[in-house]
Amino acid sequence: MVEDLFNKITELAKRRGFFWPSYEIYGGIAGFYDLGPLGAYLKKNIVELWRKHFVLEHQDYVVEIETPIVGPKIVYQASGHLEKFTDPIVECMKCGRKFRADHLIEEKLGINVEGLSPEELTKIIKENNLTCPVCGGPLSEVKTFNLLFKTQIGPYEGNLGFIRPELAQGMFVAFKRTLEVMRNKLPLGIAQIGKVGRNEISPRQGMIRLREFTIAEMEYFFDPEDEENSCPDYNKVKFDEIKVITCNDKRKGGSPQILSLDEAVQKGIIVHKCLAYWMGVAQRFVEALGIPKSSIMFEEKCPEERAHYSSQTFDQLVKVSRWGWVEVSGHSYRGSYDLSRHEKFSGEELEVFKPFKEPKIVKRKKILVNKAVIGRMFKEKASEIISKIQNLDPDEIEKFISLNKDIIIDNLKIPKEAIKIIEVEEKVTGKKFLPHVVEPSFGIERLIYVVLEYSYKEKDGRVIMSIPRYLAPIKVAVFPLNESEKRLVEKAREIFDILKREFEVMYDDRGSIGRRYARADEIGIPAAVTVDYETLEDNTVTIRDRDTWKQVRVREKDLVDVLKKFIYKNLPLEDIVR
RNA sequence: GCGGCGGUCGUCUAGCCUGGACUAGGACGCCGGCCUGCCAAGCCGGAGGUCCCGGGUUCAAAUCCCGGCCGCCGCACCA
Repeated sequence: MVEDLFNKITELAKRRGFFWPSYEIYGGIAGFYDLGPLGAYLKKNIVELWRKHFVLEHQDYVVEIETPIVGPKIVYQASGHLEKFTDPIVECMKCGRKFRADHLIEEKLGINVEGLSPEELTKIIKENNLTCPVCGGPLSEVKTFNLLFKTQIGPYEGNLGFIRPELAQGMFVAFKRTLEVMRNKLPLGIAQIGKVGRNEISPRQGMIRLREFTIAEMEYFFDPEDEENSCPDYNKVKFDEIKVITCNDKRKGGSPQILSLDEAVQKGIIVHKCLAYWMGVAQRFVEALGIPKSSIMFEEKCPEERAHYSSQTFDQLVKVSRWGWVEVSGHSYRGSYDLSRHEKFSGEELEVFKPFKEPKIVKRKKILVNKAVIGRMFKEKASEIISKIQNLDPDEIEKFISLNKDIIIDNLKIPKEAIKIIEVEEKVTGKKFLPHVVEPSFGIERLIYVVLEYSYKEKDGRVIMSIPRYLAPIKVAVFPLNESEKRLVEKAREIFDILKREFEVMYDDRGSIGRRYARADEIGIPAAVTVDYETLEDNTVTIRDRDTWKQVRVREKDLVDVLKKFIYKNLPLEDIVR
């Protein structure tokens, strides 16, 4: 650590109001941070930029929804979080190390203890006198630890609720209706921005690892068999280059490679082009936050590192001064896992019907049951038996018949003449299937931190936050050149009032003009408008560029227009006034 | 959760080892006044501190001891 940027950012953030630890007056609670006035604006701007890249640019097939933070138990049973997110843990009473109880038993005794309760695991450990594998000390009772925050819905204690650990389940649960509202068209991206909670064991690293944080995420639903239309804008990003390290490379100690997204898809490094597409969009978004491409990389997670729902995951990493590469987004191929689970747990059919361009004629074998024969033979049991026969596999039955074997149902012999296999032609107008899902998911607080870190500059012992202009929490500062000159102050306040309606603006007339520029630079205000004596004569003001310190003089009536071009179009001041 | 280091005005810190003269000092910031014709200028005045919290030792604790909380680092953990 040459210069500790993390400390500098943390100190600045507290002092000027970007962020600080929550519940400070009570000593703070690890893993929770407040956003201050500047942080709240910065977050809003980052979220808005995300929305622009992921939602607005894809408005024809991406929508945004909002779902609750608290969900009932069954949702997290379906999602697998309750089961997979809970670990049975034993602690060594001597050295304090913690172990997975099930792993420990399986390793030492070679028996499978999957699905046993903590009490049963404790019993096994006691009976076999298992001790700490590191120091040999005695082991505690088995406890479970689950990263889900638990709560209670309503006054009934049994009615458990959980705080969502990701946004995804909200979109999956609301998928059916959202699709209906969007007139049943695929592909469909359902985006959401919101808070999630994860009860981390020991959160640290400031804004990087929190117990409660904001995610901007999209579940992108598509037809895995429709290669052509699954990803309509793929061509726009396919030549974008990414730096990527695969799981294999990691295992072999290899290094990242640079290649285009399309090459990565062709070579099978990225399993699906839809996954690749949103990785491309994600990288462009991070670049727009002011992160140079050289500080961005994708890392494939190895199977043991992946979440239970994912068949391939890439993390997008950004290099930060203190911890090296830090994950800012996750890109998972979730397949149809989640929808199939919710189908099972809710009993709702979540399949999508997709009509073929032309109906297909399909030949199909069908079981024909002679109901008269069955009815006469089995009387009141007949209808049950008929439905059971019809649920059998026609090919199987055909085999039985050709082999002259008996068909037995519920211990009853079905006469062969009652069953006939015929081939029918059916008109199929479309297919039903569970869409597949790719998921880009961003942690917004981490983005706030990396934006600040990459904006941090020092010049002549002063701090300048070169936050990209369109992201800056406050866009314009307005100063009278001299606070003791009433006419200047009045004029400056007048201009402040006009600019207020268009931008986030700060008015400041305390101290010398240089000090005010410095204060503005430190919180990343890109433009400073100064009212001077010339203003009083000809209604012109100067605009100073935070980064170059150059000034241009513009007419007051052009001010809003010039500032808009400077801030939102990112043009140099000299070019705008020319 | 274990181990290491740390926690003092808004911020950064001095003091802690060696307990008492500490009414806890400084710098920057902040507020008020003067000054100020473009990059943290100067002068004057002011506000601001549960010395992280609790307990103990002592005549006496910011200072020593114990416990807790919080922060960072390492281990473990982190779908």
